[in-house]
Amino acid sequence: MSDNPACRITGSELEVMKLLWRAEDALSVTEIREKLQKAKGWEPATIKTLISRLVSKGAVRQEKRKVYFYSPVITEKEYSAWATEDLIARLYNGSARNLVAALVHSDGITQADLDELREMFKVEE
Amino acid sequence: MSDNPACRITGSELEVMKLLWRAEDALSVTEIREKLQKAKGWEPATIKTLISRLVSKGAVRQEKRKVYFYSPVITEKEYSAWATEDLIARLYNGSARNLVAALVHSDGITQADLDELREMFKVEE
DNA sequence: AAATGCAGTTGACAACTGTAGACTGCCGTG
DNA sequence: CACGGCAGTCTACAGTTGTCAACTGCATTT
Repeated sequence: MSDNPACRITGSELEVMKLLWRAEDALSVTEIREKLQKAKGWEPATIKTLISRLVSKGAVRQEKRKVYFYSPVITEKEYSAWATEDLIARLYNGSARNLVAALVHSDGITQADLDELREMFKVEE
Repeated sequence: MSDNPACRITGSELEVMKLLWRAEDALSVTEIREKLQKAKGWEPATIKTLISRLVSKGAVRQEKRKVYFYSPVITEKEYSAWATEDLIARLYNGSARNLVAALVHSDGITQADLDELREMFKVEE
């Protein structure tokens, strides 16, 4: 999976993916452009480049209607799982437990979060 | 912190950082080279480049003895925390809780891990 | 049918990354 | 003291990433 080019989604490309992931149906360039042009201040050309690169990487499928419509090939869950595993491998010695331990001792997590996590662990037996 | 160039450590550079983080004292190029040449199959020139770039980024300090000795400016903890926050911001909607929830439902985590985590949460009250 | 607009494609370009060679000067050894 | 080795610095070069412009052809409008 790590050698899958679809996993090498970059920062800017990720913004496009998020849009596609959250869309009900496949989107046209126009629809993608409308969202991102405002939100990110990107020129249409930039957005078209990102879409092309995602198609090349196999992260996005294009489907011919009148005009191409784009939809994600990999799911957000898959990508997130891969990126998380990658982080764990690189920085937490391959142990998800180490990551969670670090989180619990960091200030990136609130008391309310901790409470919810505790609940989660009770349920998840 | 995210705008700190010291946080933009790349994959290859990270290997050097790990060595420095695990070292008791500052290391010379020779010492770094000895470890990484075998482990990674890198040429001395490559290793020297990585060290230079890390110094430029302010991630590593060089200290003149007979020869320069190198030691990390940022700790592994700091870097890991930053990289983790970054992941959470990008993929988990800024919520550490979402990340942990994903981990718990993934197969990147074993039952034994879960048990340990549960223990951790009991203690961490 | 001519004009307008925009998707799709190609090219571009600077910054960053992975990887490495070349040169220069110092330091230790013979 | 001459020499060999290697740290430190500079240069290089291909691939990736962030950004975007230009062109081309279809489709919708007038």
